[in-house]
Amino acid sequence: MPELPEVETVKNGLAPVMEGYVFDRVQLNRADLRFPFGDDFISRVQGQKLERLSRRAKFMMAELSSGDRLFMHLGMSGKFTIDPAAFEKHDHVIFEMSSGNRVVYNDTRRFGFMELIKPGEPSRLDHLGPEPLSNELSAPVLRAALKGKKNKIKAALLDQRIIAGLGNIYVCEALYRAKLSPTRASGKLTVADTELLVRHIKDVISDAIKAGGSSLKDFANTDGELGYFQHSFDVYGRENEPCNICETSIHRIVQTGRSTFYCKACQR
DNA sequence: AGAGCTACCTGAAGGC
DNA sequence: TGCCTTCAGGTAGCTC
Repeated sequence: MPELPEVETVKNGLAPVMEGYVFDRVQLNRADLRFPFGDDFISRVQGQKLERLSRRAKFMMAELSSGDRLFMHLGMSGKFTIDPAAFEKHDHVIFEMSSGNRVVYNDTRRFGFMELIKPGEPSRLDHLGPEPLSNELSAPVLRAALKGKKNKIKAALLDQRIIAGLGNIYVCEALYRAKLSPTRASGKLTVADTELLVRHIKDVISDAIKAGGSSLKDFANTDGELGYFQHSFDVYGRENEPCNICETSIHRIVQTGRSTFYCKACQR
């Protein structure tokens, strides 16, 4: 279920027990998540030092001392726990770090994956669009990326090549804040629309990261579980509840197979 | 080429 | 109680 803010929070929670430490032992409880781990996964990770842990879009990236990069994606249901008290169903990967901590990856639906990439090798990150919080995302950049597109703005914002890291929740929330209907043609946004949208995308993402950090308190709850925290959403999951601005009932429609929540009165 | 559909997988919730 | 359907915050790969 994680989008960019959740992945950022997980990365910040894992860094203190992983960054600068060696993978003393790697345990795989099955041969694959979404993709097979590969026969050499354990031998390429075990004994390596994790030099740096970072995030790009919804991916976490661990740079190993060998030069390999370990990409980790949480899919829909992936979560990490540090030093869990007991073994849980769907605990698929266990990293024993030289920090003395056990880092456990649990993923019910197994849409997540881990993948090792050699230096210079192509990866799934190669075609990602700009990070929402970076200066690379600006109104002119978004406008250029949307130029000539025939789809709806909701679908365009979920396209990781346009902006990297937005998911269903934060696209709904950003469109609400920008007062733009999710059914608008993406290629026809005005300059003013695009400026508003970019500003609210950045705001909603940075608000969520702040909320994650503060509500998780040192980025881990009492069970050491990372990746879930409570948000208050204006529209997401609020079908038939009143709009916080005008009290009109929040509407739910399905676009490209996913739920979209919006206020028909406020969003035009 | 681009847009949209389906697949992948498990579990929770709701209707009957 | 159980059975069935629908839904879930992800991306990849197929079809048209």
